[in-house]
Amino acid sequence: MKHSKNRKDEIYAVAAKLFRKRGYVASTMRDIAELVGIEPSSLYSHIKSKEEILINICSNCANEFDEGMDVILNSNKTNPKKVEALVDLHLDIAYNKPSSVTVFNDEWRHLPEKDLHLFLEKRNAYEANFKSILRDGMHKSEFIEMSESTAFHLIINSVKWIHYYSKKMTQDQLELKRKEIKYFISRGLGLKTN
Amino acid sequence: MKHSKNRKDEIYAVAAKLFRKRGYVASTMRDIAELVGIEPSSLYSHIKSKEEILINICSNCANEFDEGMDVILNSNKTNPKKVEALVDLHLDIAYNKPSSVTVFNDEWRHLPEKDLHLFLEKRNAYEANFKSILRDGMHKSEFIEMSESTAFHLIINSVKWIHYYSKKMTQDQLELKRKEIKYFISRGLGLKTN
DNA sequence: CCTACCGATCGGTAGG
DNA sequence: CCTACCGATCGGTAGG
Repeated sequence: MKHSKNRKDEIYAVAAKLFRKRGYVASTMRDIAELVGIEPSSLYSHIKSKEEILINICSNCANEFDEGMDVILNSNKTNPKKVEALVDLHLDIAYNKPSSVTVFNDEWRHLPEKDLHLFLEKRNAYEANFKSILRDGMHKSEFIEMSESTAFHLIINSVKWIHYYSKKMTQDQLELKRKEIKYFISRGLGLKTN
Repeated sequence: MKHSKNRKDEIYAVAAKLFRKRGYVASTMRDIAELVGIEPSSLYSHIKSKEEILINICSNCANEFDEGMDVILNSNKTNPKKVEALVDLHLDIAYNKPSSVTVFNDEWRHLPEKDLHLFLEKRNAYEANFKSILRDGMHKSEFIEMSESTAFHLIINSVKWIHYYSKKMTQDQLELKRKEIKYFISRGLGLKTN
């Protein structure tokens, strides 16, 4: 059991790396097996299917974002501070789990229909929460007035490239990027402070 | 011959749309054939291979960016105006050819080795040109001082989501987004004007 | 542009 | 965890 659990984790980790590098569809069970060091059919002693791997990577990642969002929503931070915390959330996950995040960002469309549906629902809810912070901040003149949707995409995409580079980045280099990204977003949103 | 040319264009257009929707690897020649309305094997009267389609989409798109970059580099605009022109370039291509741009952005890694090598070289050259404008602008204090690399990624990713939505967007809606994106970037780069 | 077809490779199963 | 194997599907070719 313990051994099997380790194997399972290993399979997931190897698969996430491979999916990140080649994409989900182009990654084969034979590739994964070879990287793990077992025969392809042996994978099925630990996992149910290739799709199951994708489903788990995506839903684990979604949960991490959701939990972060919950903490931030329930905090008594100002809206600018909430946005800053969201940037931190994205950067930390991207730095600590670059493979999972890349799969989450780029491979979700290959989820089977039911999971895809759930995924998109969760993603829409996350986006709605993010926008509610932006909207509230604009109403209170904490941010410059602009389209919530545009602001959302601008902020999220200011952060959405780190995971491609985080494997080549030290913690110190990340912190430098973090500051620059935050300043850029703060100025972009029209904050005088910081 | 004329008929054949139209068919070829049609195949490329259909393939680009499908690659955008499903990804290159998950799109089959049978899918493309069905959308065109011919038998799968008939595709090969007009094209050489599936890879050839990807190669052409990517290189056409790369050329469009390169030509835009050349015009901007050889203009006598100020650096902020050059950045603004680059933003326009990206937005216009994203709006007018959303399928090609998506394939160019997300599917290039499936290029065969030689073409992949060429692609990455071109992409690096483009990035170097982009950064040279940023560097020059920082030296002249037209922009706030920051890492060229970070600035590059922040600007490019402020624009790199439009192509996912441009099919649902009218020209007027694009122009609104364009303004907001430009303001955001201008403020992010520390420009007082605009 | 079609009919007919092929070798390669895929995800996955049976049985131990 | 392995050996042996399978049906489905892939990109592509031969020949007309």
